[in-house]
Amino acid sequence: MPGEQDKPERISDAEYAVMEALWLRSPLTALEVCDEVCEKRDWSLATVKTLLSRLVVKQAVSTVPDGRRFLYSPLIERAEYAGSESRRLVDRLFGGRAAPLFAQLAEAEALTESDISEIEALLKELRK
Amino acid sequence: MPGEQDKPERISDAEYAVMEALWLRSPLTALEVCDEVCEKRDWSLATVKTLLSRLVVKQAVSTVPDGRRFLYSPLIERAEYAGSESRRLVDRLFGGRAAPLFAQLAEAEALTESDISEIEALLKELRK
DNA sequence: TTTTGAAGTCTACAGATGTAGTCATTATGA
DNA sequence: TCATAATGACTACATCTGTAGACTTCAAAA
Repeated sequence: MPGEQDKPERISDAEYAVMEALWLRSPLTALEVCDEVCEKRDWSLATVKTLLSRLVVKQAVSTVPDGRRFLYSPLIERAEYAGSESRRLVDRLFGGRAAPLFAQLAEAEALTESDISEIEALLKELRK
Repeated sequence: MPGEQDKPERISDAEYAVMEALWLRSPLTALEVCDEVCEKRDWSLATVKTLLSRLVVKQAVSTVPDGRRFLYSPLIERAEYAGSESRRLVDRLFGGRAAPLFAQLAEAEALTESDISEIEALLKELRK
């Protein structure tokens, strides 16, 4: 049937770390992903394998057989993910409005000087 | 011992809906919270009771006895929560930089005309 | 006083998540 | 050819989450 787009399942925190490795470089083998994240997160290779297979089920990662093993690649782009998560946050916490989010960050002093400059430039750009 | 501040436990999606009701108005009884959210989320009163007690355990909500029942109030403020969640997102997805988040929102056309104006005004304010 | 209804507490249970071990298979180097 | 190492599949298990029913208690209405 047409319109075959199961709404993408959410990617968990741990799974996200694996996605990051794949966004950095891909395709990768499970071992290579582990090289990238196991130390940092104090994970075993088994954990990475589990997360990879869950990501495959969630259709967030694709596999290409390479001999008896797989090469894993991201199926969703980082920007796509970042965008949907950002929007989700803005919807949940700020009624879908970006301005209050900005105000919040400003109040929390989470804005650096360069953030401010960049955002100014960005807005100027949007105004054109 | 001093410094008694267990890092706040995370509030789940469902629990957040309950917090919203309490941020809107408090203190409330469990039934009143249910009046506020049960219809919207299609929950039973039992569900609200469970969520409230979990929030009490997580020290996100306080109770004051009122006869044989409790009046519930939020222990953490909405702004506090929104701030920490926003920061969490920025850290996770954008390396702690806020500018890319707004670039992302712009790209996703999640910035309305009035968002832009408001943010511009805030920027002007920050510049002072 | 007796019935009833509102509360909180306990228990339940499926699914998601974090984390990892075991196992069977198979390519590969000795 | 044979042992070995790498690999995916399967299994495990505790905790968190979403949802809610059962039970106990007690105040209030009848």
